[in-house]
Amino acid sequence: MASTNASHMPTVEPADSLRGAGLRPTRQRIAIATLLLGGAPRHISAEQLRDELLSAGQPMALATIYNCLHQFAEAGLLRPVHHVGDAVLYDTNLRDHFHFIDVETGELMDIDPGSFTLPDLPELPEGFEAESIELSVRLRRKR
Amino acid sequence: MASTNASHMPTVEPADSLRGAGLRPTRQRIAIATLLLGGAPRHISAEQLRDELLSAGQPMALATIYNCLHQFAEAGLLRPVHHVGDAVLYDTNLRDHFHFIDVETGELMDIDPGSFTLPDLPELPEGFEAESIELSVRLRRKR
DNA sequence: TCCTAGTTTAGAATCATTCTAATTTGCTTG
DNA sequence: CAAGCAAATTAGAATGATTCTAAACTAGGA
Repeated sequence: MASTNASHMPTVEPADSLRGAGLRPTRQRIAIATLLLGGAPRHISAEQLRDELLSAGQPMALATIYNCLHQFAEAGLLRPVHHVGDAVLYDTNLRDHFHFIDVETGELMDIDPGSFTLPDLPELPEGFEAESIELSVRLRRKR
Repeated sequence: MASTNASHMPTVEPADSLRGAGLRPTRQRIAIATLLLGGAPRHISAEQLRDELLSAGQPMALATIYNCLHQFAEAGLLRPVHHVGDAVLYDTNLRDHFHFIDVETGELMDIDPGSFTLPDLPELPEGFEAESIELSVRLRRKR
């Protein structure tokens, strides 16, 4: 028998995503993977994640949360978004897409990838390779 | 006679740029305008600016520097760039253009605007207007 | 010259993030 | 299953950029 998992949940086991990414499936990483991976696309900060983990009965040191977010990002399970005010947000949507930012609230909204395609990039500086491209349209509420 | 300014410096007086932007030309704002406005394009952080002001014999409280940078940005004399690691950088280049970022050093390089044109943006969310668009290509040194 | 609003200031406070050093845990081996 | 070790986790301190506070100045008009 495979697991205690019943028939209603066809997604990959979090522990398997982790192993597949080369991360040891610890209790903490499994809790984070369960909250973030394979669900609806969302943007989350370390602090928000801590709150959710607490609500989920999995309180965890902030340092651990930062560690895990970095590892998940490094492993390609999450995508860091740097454009926002103070905190880095982590995007569970891994497909190419860009963001609107409400500069007043810091809230992020996905730009529908169908509505916008980036042209070819110019040549990169000698000796560098592109790690990622971030494009954000900073929005202000009309008065 | 206009001023003590000799013939070799046709640029606008910093005090005039400031007045034109609706900012009272204080000693501090003039010192910053003198360093940043009308020179070669560059990217500078608050801390770097403080160092330069110190070297220029115009030491100044960091709070003042932050205040002025915000006011200059608000007035359109500088352009804040948010994509970088920790600190906000201020760009003296006001024309539309985007950046390469060396993720290891945080260094910013302009993307030649001639080599890259952004397509039309998708429709903005209801009730918002675009304040600015930031696009950055995050670069990593090849190994 | 006087007055007042607008500025500047030092230093404290804040906030996100990283670091430290010690403890705990997952996994492998015997 | 017990032992051992590297990898993870932890609490709390440390850092660094930025903002706040409340008091002291200053530009520019009356």
